[in-house]
Amino acid sequence: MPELAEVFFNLQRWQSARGHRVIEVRLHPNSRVFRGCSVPQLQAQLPGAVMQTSQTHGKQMLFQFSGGRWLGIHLGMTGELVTEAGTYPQGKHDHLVLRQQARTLIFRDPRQFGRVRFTLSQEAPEWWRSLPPQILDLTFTPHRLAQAVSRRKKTPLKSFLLLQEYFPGIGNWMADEILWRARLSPKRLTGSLNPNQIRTLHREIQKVARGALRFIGNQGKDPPDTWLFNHRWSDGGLCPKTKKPLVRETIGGRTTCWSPAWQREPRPTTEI
DNA sequence: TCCTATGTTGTATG
DNA sequence: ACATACAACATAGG
Repeated sequence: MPELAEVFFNLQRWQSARGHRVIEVRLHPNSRVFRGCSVPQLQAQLPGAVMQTSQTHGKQMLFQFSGGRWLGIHLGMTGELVTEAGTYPQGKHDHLVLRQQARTLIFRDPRQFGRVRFTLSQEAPEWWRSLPPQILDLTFTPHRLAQAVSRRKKTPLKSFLLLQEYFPGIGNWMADEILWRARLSPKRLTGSLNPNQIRTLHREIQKVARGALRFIGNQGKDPPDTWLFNHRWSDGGLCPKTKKPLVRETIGGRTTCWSPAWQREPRPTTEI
């Protein structure tokens, strides 16, 4: 479920907790989601802490609590945040449960690819401060994209867009949506892009991110049928542009949906 | 039973 | 040192 906009949507699900105190922590201490995290410290420090702010950065979430307590959450592949009124019994996949006076906050993740971090410090934790610029940040420019391209010339566009060090928040469906709109084959190597195509790619990255945040992030509903989004999930879908069958195949180790008649291969270089 | 899944990371290889 | 490819992680659902 969670890419840029879904992560933002999940963050909102804990919105009502802000300004309120945690009175009890329940967790599955041996869950994989706590890898690299001190469970005893988390258990000792969160009770009594008031949630003050919450924010997302790409697929990362950070919750600031009183007293310099920071809770980081990554949803992985199947993670979600849930709020239930009053008390709520801890379920099998509810790895972290924070009870407040009027509500219970739940981090649920069946596959445990998600991750919880806890930091005690005045400043935001180092891992958060060193995240790359967001793709909707003013500093994410076509020039920066061109720099990334020059470092990853032999990477297929599909794999390239999934690199979080350059495109925090882009995931499998966003990458397919961006390439479909930019009319670029996911199999192309980044080194085959001309300057104009790099500008197009930059523009579509930002348009998909903005649109996803508007529809999914804020309204919690799917994008319109003019997007690839609603046609990509199973075999038999038709390209909204060409009305021809979409192709689903593994590219760069991930299932990729694309429209071969619409998304161009590089123009063959002239034989010598 | 077998295959798939909106993600990241460690490891091997070039 | 850097770029690239891929198995592994744990679980549910078709």
